[in-house]
Amino acid sequence: MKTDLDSERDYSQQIAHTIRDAIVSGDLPVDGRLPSESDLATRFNVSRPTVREALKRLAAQNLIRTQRGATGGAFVNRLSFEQAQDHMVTTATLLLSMNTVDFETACEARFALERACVPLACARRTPAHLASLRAEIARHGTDGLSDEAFCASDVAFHRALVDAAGNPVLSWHLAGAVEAMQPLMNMITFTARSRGRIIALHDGLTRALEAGKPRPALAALDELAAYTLELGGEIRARRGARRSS
Amino acid sequence: MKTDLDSERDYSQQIAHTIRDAIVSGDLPVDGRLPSESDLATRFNVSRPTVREALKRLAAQNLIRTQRGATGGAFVNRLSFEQAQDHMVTTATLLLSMNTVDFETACEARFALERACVPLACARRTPAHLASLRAEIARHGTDGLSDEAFCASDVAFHRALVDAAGNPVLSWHLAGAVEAMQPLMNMITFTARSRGRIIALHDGLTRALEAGKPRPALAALDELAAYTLELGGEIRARRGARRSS
DNA sequence: CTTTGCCATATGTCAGACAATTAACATTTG
DNA sequence: CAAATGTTAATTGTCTGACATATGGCAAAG
Repeated sequence: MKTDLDSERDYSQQIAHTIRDAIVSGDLPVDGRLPSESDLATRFNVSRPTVREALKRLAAQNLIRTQRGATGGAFVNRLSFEQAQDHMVTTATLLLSMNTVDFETACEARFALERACVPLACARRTPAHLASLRAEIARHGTDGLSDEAFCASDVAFHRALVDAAGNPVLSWHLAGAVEAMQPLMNMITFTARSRGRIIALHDGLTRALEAGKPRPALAALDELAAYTLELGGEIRARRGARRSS
Repeated sequence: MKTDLDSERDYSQQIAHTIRDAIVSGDLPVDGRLPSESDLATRFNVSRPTVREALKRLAAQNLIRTQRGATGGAFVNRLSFEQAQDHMVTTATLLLSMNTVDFETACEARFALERACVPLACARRTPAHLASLRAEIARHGTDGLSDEAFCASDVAFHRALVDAAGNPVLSWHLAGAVEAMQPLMNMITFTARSRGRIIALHDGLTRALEAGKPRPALAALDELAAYTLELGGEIRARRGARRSS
């Protein structure tokens, strides 16, 4: 591991980068212990606070965990899909909210990705998957649900759909795409009629998955995509009208 | 913004979390300036090093940038797709390498996702997209290329394919999936014959995109997926043999 | 043998200081 | 007057040394 730093630039950043590379390259094994903060400070020829800043940077990326006490220290984390998903969802949400992505673009991406899951889900869905799909349908069919709760349940349905494909890598990648849409969806007001239609489409999709028939499942998903776009178009129209008034 | 901290737990983490929430919720606007480190230290009733650790955590997530000098400080970053992609690629790579994901699973996910791009790419590909696809084909058709260089060019081809769909959200999500495969692909030894076949399939795919015909494009992609799996199967067989010897 | 208390080690936090950078202001000079 | 130059204040980056806190291991007491 390189321990000589380029002056002129942020030490803690360079140190974090060096250690990160060592982790990514497998030089530091999972669950391996890093040298103590004082050791690192000596090696890199900086003070302990500087080392600590570097370690905090790595901790923020879930690359290491720290433990106090006699046998404590900083340990290389086994990055779990779960941890990484949280991070991904935050990032995806921020990207959508800060970059003024059209509803259309985000929606297109999301449904295109979900389409990719359908054939796999048809082949692999287990009774447990079908049960959680049905549970979410029942939940967002409940009377008197707020729009926000309806959205949350909708998102859960879509995540269940993705999970039904039985591929953890796929689930991880799509979690961001699906969850990040929630703030955008929350701007939609769902009438009883539109809720009914969505639920009917979810139901049709679930039946097709149960039957293991990709063709009608894709058709249902496409219809859902078209309808979501339509609803999204309405909110944009309303917003445009409000702005121009 | 809450400024009272739960004792018993890591201050810098709590502070980072508090500020992060303020950013995500839009409470702190993009390009807005955070209070100075001393200010934050006073508000949260902690010392400046502690505040700094919190800020470094946020900086590691690209949520803020810092600037020295009289009008300096910490500013809320407009998260760009580009910055977020780097991060995503690192995370995706680590996930694959640390969680002993089968080559098959990763491969399936990647090609399923790429399939989702094909119809869009057929409709939207520009001459520039086609040119970069062709450029990569030419590059990995070069004689005497190392396996690693061949892989890198292959990855670049696939990224170009994704970009041809003309949806930045999609590109962002798939960058991780595509790039993270590279270390796995690097374990494959490509013979002249297998390279030839891959190039032929890339060529066919590019022609189909140019013609705007999704059907043959998907067929080419599926064939590519099957062939990649086959090559991956070989390396697994070899590895198994070596382990049992 | 078990429990208790001490100790060494490591991270978490603090206080105060100095260095380096930068923009704005004041001053000098042509 | 205008331009170049020096000064100052604010802010981040870094260092030093210290104390607080958590935790495993070890030794002594019961």
